[in-house]
Amino acid sequence: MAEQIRVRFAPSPTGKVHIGNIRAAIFNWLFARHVGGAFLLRVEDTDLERSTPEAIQALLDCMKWLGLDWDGEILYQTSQRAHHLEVAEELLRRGLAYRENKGGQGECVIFRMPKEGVIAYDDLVKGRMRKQAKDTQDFVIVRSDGSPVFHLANVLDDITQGVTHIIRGDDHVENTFKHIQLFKALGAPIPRYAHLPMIVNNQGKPYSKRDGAAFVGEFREQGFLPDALFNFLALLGWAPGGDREIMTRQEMAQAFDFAHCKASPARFDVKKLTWMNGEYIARQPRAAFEAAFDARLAAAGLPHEPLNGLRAELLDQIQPRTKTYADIPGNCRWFFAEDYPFDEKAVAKRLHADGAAAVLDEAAAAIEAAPDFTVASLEALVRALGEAKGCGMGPLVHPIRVAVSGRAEGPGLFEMLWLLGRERTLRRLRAVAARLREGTL
RNA sequence: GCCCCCAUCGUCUAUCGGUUAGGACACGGGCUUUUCAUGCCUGUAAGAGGAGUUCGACUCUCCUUGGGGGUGCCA
Repeated sequence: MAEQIRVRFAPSPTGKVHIGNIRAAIFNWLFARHVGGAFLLRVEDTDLERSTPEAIQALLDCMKWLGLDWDGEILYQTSQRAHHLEVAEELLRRGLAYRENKGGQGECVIFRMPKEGVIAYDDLVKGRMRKQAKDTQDFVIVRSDGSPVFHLANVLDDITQGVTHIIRGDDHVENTFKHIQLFKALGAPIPRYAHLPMIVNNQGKPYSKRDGAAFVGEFREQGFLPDALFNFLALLGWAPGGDREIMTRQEMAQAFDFAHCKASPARFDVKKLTWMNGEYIARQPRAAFEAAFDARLAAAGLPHEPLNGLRAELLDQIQPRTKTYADIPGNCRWFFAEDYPFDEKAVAKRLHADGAAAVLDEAAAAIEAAPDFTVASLEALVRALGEAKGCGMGPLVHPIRVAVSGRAEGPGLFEMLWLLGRERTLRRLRAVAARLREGTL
């Protein structure tokens, strides 16, 4: 029976999860699910200052939000401390490490690297990697304050967890040569490595908070769907081949392989993410969108209940036009509140045109006199008005839209008026006409 | 400084010696259309530079340039 493949995601909880970091988690997850192996979680909580219960919870929430379900129990690195130190002692006894007092900071434990020969391994994404032993240096494994250093803890925990494949960021490439020596010294099998290219910004520099949203929580707040973020991140450095882009996790897991992973850095393009998010929102089940819709409106303080009995109809109009949830309050304010803002450009183009106030009055009069108030009747009404004026619908539609919503885009005009209802429509048309005459808009 | 890695449209990428170098985002045009969004059609746009290997290189090798990563008590 073939040995089970085991991978792990080993973040240090800091309160926020960087997209570069979670991308590594995603690749680990995809690979594990692809091969039917185990995806383990290890919390490297050795920084007591930052690894608070809240920070750990934030990490777990993030994993859950993205659907990164892990197998087995979480291993907390601090729980292994005694073991780490025991092994350091063993290395000392065997002469593979030595004590040294550097700069009077006290004695630390340093691991010996070979002085000649070459250390090499085959990286699953970067290919054959090699380093001359003379270009390596001994390194600290236990600090002078007695705490184990990352290199030691990381390698030992990987042995403890039986990790067979280490998938992580490119910034760990140099560490790999050190870690391999540690595995050898401990007589443990050397895992396979896959180093993922870094995610960079528009300038090709490492992507950071200065480049906009850099943490998973921020994307969540901005109204990105976990599936969209997952899909987008998976495609940064990996392509399934063919022209497939929008895929389910299952499809991605099925198609995943390291042969199609790129070795060069990938830029983070928010526009493409936004497009993809819009695709996901458009395909979202109504109930899920509705829940997000309500939450966003509530957070914006908009009185979204009751919806004039036309909730489903409004959602029909809004969902396909939503790129991120954050757009919702702004896109819908006209429906819920009378203090909807007027877009300057739209006002200048459509309402400051000659005869705009007259058009609004005529429309209001016609709507008030009409026996019906439906999408079809409104369209017929405006069409008839346009024909009577000999100008077609265009010159009528635009001013009316801007008058009742303050915006140049949104639902179809007749749907918009219908959703608003006759009373609100008339009130707004006349109020705007009056402001135009007063010159206060 | 030294070590390692990387290099196709503006961006994400396909291509695994022979293609009119394909797709997606973004951008431009058109159709549908009352706006926006969608949908459909469509346009602009790429192998950093130089040697070499080969009948033939985006693809293999080397150099240059550019970029990224690392460099004994961060992870």
